[in-house]
Amino acid sequence: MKDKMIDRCEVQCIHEENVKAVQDIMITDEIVYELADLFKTLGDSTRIKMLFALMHRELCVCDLAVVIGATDSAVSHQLRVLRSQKLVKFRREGKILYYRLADDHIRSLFAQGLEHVTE
Amino acid sequence: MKDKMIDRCEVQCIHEENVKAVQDIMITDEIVYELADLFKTLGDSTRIKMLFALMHRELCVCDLAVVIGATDSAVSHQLRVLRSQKLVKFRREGKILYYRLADDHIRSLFAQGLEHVTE
DNA sequence: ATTACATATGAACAGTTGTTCATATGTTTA
DNA sequence: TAAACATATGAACAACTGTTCATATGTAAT
Repeated sequence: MKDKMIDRCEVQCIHEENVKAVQDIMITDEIVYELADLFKTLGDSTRIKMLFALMHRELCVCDLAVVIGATDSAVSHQLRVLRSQKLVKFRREGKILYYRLADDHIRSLFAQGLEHVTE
Repeated sequence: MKDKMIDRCEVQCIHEENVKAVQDIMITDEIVYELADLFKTLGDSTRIKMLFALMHRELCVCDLAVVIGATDSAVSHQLRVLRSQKLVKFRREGKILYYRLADDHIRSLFAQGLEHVTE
């Protein structure tokens, strides 16, 4: 330990105390990745439209496709992504699947996002 | 107008009233893209770490690089992305640039995101 | 059972994104 | 003015992502 002083190029512009302070409270890598994945999922216009539509009422796959102007297939692929992030749930009625938002976090995230974007 | 009834394959499973209701309140394409870009920016682990670090105090580029374990160059590239989304600001002191969060929206977005992720 | 239909899935392809490496810019100190 | 240094930028490349098209699954009606 304490090997960082031996035989090294001198540090350049590092403010030791700032670096240490931030490292102490830094979020774990696991949470970083989960957060990044969540936001990555929200970072696509097709999925934004889908979630926005589902904020107002539950919809079946092909209604969703018509509403946002995309293929059934594309929507289905994206629904899988949204399911994997636990952003949507569905119920079955005959051969039709009705999707809805999984919880209210998305509403809050959208609200905050809109505030930033339409400042 | 009203040309949709002529010479078309019959619609398949569309619930007209649901589709119309949602189309009426659908967000504009412009806002969809801006929202998507915002979340896209938040959807990268390097940028998440950078923003999380900056939530706690302002930092110069190379401190930021050390804290998150990345190259100065990589950090600089990402700072440009964050600036373009108005997520960070900076002040100059000599040759050093100190970056900080642009406003408090990011805090709220992180808080909401964390709630979803660590439910 | 067979057909129709709503949805899901896999492969493939184009477009996008993040990092690296080399180099440029601009500020400070000698 | 020259050298040192903090940061920025451009090009190039690998990795990832979203769509399409073809096909599969599973449910309902005939």
